[in-house]
Amino acid sequence: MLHDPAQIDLMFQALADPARRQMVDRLSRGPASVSQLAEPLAMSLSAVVQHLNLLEASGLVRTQKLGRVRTCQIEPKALRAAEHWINERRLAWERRLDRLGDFLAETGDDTEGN
Amino acid sequence: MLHDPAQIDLMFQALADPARRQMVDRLSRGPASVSQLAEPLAMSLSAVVQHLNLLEASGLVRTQKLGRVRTCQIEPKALRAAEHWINERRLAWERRLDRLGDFLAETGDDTEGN
DNA sequence: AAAACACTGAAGCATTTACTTAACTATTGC
DNA sequence: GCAATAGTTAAGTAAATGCTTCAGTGTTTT
Repeated sequence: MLHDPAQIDLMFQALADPARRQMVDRLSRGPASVSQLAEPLAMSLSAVVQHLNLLEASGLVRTQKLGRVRTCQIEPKALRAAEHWINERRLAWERRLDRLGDFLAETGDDTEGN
Repeated sequence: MLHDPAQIDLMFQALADPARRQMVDRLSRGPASVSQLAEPLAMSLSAVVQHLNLLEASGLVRTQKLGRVRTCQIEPKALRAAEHWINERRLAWERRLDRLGDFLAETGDDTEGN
């Protein structure tokens, strides 16, 4: 479910906005209500709710409503999925460089086959 | 330079688009020319160049032109910076959970402050 | 019961984004 | 030199995004 391309797309899209990253940052220090999330942001509560809905749709944030207050938390599994996507590509690149280095060392060749 | 918020913003914005992620994915398997990057994508060369320029501005991709062909490579440092941003937030959250768990175990309390 | 609080949803609007096409500039091969 | 190749740039456009305001809905507090 978390490695599904559509979900990955929603996550990166969610992380693309500075206000949403600021919300994630705030939530990384502990749960918060919608108003608490909104407080440091220079925009209406309504705008914050819209951002929050995207964050929730992406899976990065989970919320639950008790009475009139919606409490938000980070979903670490989702963060890990985004991290993983990047990590895989970086490692693929670095492994390739390593193999290339080994090859050049073994053959004493100094050309690259690209 | 890489942890500068403006650069982080450009990176996440760059990663938000599926076509650009596909290009990064392709480049993780090795360097490629603009046309090679364009080949699997259902859009004009021109559109690909525009995506590529964003990727380069974000620092995720480095390019160099030799003759008439522009060769593109991944910049692993930049990928690492994006990875790092996510990782820091996730770890902050998980450390907080750990501390909370320790506290509850020590006091024998079974309520959680959420 | 009335007022304050914590959101929520819809409509509208300005900007940004992701393209397209078309005209153009260098290289390279014949 | 001429044509093909590889990429670049500009202008235009349709759709998506990030807001705003305003009019709600439930939930506490007094």
